[in-house]
This record gives sequence, structure tokens and C-alpha cells, in this order.
Amino acid sequence: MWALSTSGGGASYHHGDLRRGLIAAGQDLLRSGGVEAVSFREAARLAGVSHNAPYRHFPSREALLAALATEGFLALHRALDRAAGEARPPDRLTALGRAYLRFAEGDRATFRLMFGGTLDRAAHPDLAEASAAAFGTLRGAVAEREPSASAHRDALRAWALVHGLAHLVADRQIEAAQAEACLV
Amino acid sequence: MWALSTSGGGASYHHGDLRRGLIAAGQDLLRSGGVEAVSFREAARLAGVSHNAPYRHFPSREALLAALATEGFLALHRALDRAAGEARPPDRLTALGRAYLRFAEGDRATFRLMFGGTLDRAAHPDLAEASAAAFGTLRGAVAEREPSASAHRDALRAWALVHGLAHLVADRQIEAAQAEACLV
DNA sequence: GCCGGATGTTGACAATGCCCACATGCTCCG
DNA sequence: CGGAGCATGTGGGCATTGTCAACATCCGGC
Repeated sequence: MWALSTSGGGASYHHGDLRRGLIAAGQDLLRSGGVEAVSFREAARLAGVSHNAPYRHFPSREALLAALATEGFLALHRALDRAAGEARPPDRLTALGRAYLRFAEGDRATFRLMFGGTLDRAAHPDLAEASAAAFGTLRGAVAEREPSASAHRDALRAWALVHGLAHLVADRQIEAAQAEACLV
Repeated sequence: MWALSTSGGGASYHHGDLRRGLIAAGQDLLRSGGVEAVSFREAARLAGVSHNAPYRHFPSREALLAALATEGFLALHRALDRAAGEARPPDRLTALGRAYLRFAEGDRATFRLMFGGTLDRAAHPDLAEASAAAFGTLRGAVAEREPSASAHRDALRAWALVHGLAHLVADRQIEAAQAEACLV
């Protein structure tokens, strides 16, 4: 048992791929109980190891949270890229916005962790890189549609609009359908 | 000593106005160390009471956090009202947006607590009321400028834009000046 | 003047993050 | 082939926290 295929960058370990297991456990906890519920010891329990094993893979609880957020940015990036590939230029920006909103709606806890400001990006390079990569796709789509001199400001505005809608949806202040109606 | 003037709704108590003192202590902790740093016991320490005294005023730590968020919405509401009063209709909406951004920038920790999604509005009526009141001012200003049939959607869009900018500023992803430039 | 309830205190318990010393089992080098 | 070295996992322990229960104190109304 435990013949996990390490389908990623992680090394292969003693008892399977514990790092991956802890991230999976953390995602479960995050989605079911929010950031507060992500506990080092509980993640260890779910992964079937002792309460101290996680320290061999994450230097602190915050590092685990950063890994979860990084995972989130990777997923968002994939979703944005997919949406960009399926739409032609005129509608592309709207499609990206919709994908952004769908992501926030589909995994509210992760979205809030990603943008909750709890995590210090400077202290977690992987996180900074993953988030910059995701926004690169968005910025590219804006520049493509609006190649004016004020492209930067327009990109920012588009980003902020979508981001604000996503937060409002994640916080259940508005309905997802209302948010999508604002994208036109 | 401890002759605090209870300048609000709180009753007057045994050792002064502990509820107010705990909120003040909580604000200090919040601003200096983020939500995670707001500890029941530390707030009690700052207020000079035993570790269990807070339970006579807040049923749980989350209730204290809710009170801090409520206080934040009251402050935001005041700021928005003041900005609305100082500007005439054409510029009023922009002025409101600026006030919103200034608030988020000036007290990032409180802003994140208010919109972090950690707090269940349904469980804290005061919080729900205070947040609804603050948004009432914003919505009113939008409707005033854009009395079209799609006023609701426009209000939502304006709110989302400002809200997204505020989040990006609070998370230090963009500069406050960049955000203000997007308000026009 | 005293009595009840609101307010504050002390003590305790489980859970958590993190540190230390120790055990285990790959892996690689001779 | 065998043992050394090191990455990985374990167990115990400590300080802190949120919360509960029992007890103390102090105010206002009878």
C-alpha cells in the first residue's frame, strides 16, 4: 500500500509522499472549516503520521498555509489559461472574468486564504511566483483588447472589478449570477 | 481612578467600562499583529483584568472579533457620510470611492477582518446592521448619479470596483495612488 | 441593612504550535 | 555486500489559548 505515484516535483519518501498527503489533508480541512480549521496536528492525523512529522516538510504552520495558497494560484492559473484558450479575442476578457469568479465561488475558503493578506508573499517565493503567473494571463488579455496608452490603468481596473466581485461572492454578500451580470 | 466616561451604549460597570476597554485592546492587537494576534487572554491582560473577565461581555472570541468588525463598519460609515457631505453630486461618487480606499489603506487589518469572511453575519446582528448601513450610503450615491433602469447593476459594479481596489491595496498588491487613479 | 444578580477571579482541561532527543530505514560509497 | 550518513518519522514536553465551572465581590433596590 501507499504506492503513491509522485506525479509532481516532490521527492519520494519514507512512507509515501507525505508532503502531498499533508497538502491534501490541509485542503480538506480548509474547505470544510476555513483557515482556522487547518491545524498541523489534525493534518498529521489525517495523513496517518505522528503530530511532529509535518515539520520535516513544512517549517511552520504558516508554510503549510502558503503551500495551500500556492496550490490555489496554480489552479486559478490553469482555469484562466483554459478559459483564454477557449475564447476568441473579443470575448476573451469576459471569459477570463467568468473563470475567475467561478474559481472564487467554487473554492471560497482557498480564495480567501489566497487573498486574505495573512500570508507574507515575500517570505514564500513559490507563492509570489504562482500568484504573479496567474495575473500575467489576466493582464495579457486586457492589454490585447485595449492597447491604448492607458492600458495599464485599464488592466488594473478590470482586475479590480473582477477581484472585488469575487470577494463579494466569496463572502456571500452577493449572488454569483449577479456578479457574472456585471462582467459585460 | 478608572472613571471612564461611557460615551456610548455600554452600561457602567464594576471596574469602569470593561467592554469598551476590551474593544480598545482588541483594536490595538488587531492593528499591530493582525487577526491572529487578537487573543482573548491578551486583551484581558491589556485591560488589566483576569483571563476570564471578557466572558462577562463577549460569549466567545469570535464575538469580540465581530465587535471589532462592527466598530470598523461604523467608522467606514462615518467616513463615507463625511465624504458625501463635502462633495457635490457630480464628484460625489468619486469622493466616496476615495474615502473607501483611504479607510482600507489606513486600517488594513480591520478592513480585512470586516471582509475576511471569517465572521458569520447572520450570527451577529449588530455586524450585519452596521455593514448594511455603510453600504446604504454608497448605493445611494450611485443611484443618484445613474438613475437608469440598470442602476442596480451599476451600483454593484461601482461597489465591486472600489472594493476590489481596496482589497488589492490592503493586501499590498498595488499602491494606494494607483488605486485612486482608477476611480475616475 | 441586607439580598440578588451582575461583574470579576481562580483553577482546570483539552487542543495547538513548536522544540528536543531519539528511532528507523533508505541510499550510496567503499 | 556491508556499514555509514542522512533524510524521514516518533515520542515527550512546554507555553499559550479558548472555554467551562465554582467561587468571590460589589452595586442597587427592597
